[in-house]
Amino acid sequence: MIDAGTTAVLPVRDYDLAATLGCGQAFRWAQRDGAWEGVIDQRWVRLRSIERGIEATTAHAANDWNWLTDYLQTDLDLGSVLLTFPDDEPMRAAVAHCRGLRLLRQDPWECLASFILSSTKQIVQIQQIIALLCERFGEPLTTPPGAILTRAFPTAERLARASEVELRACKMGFRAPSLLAAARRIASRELDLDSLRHLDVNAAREALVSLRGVGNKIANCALLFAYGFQQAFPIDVWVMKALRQLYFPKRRPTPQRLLNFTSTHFGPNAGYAQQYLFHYMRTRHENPDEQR
DNA sequence: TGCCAGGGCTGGG
DNA sequence: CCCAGCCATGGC
Repeated sequence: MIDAGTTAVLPVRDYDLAATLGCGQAFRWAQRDGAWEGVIDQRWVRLRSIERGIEATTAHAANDWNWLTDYLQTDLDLGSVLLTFPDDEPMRAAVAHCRGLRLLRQDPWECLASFILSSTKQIVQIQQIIALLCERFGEPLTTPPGAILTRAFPTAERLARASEVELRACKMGFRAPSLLAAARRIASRELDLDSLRHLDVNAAREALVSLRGVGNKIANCALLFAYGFQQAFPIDVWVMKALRQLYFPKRRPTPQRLLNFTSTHFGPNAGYAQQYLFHYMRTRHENPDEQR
């Protein structure tokens, strides 16, 4: 017996699905025929923006949709978050450029593993590496015919049993030992990612940074995109470019001064503001006619 | 072709 | 504390 699948509408406004799913916080969303296909934990799902909100279709019969509203954060009052952003020219431009961009609430292991693979890689390449990883180590899912994504993100337990050679074959290069070591520490229960939810942001960061190949940037990505610590402020080359060009066009602040600035200037939702700057810097010169 | 990409680690000033 | 070099790989 095959489940018929289910469609529901999540009522929401101020939600830019394309910006949210395509801004480089998650790496497994595929756009096709005006909809977004993805996998959330063990569930295949297709999303489409409609007038009233977001139309969601799953492959299973679904009773509740909490797993999806939690992931998409549709219940968040975005307006009240935007009000906490600094009232300066760069921030106004970034918000105007990508209004409706949301932060997701991802699975900690998938998010952490994904960003371990992200270092000095372009987003397209990160997507390719993760696609290979899922294809080779992910559990098959219930999907409709013709689905692009058919497997779950690999568990830490499964990757812990892989070899470094097998991982390198997924094109991840020098990141392979880091991913393998993280998978082993988490599979062995030496590090419990779920327990970090109950810590404050600094204690949670300290735990993440104890992993080989995880520094402040990658830890902040996991804290922001999986745990919902909205003050966590990842600084990659794009955000650094935003800070230098938009906030410090003349001086060249030391890393320590920069850290001090970002932790005070952007307020309690600094990480949220950071994602607006990131997406703004990456897309502000695109010709609107070339976006599908 | 050469430069760069959602970095982190190590070893030197 | 700060910085350069190194680590794979592929897009542009």
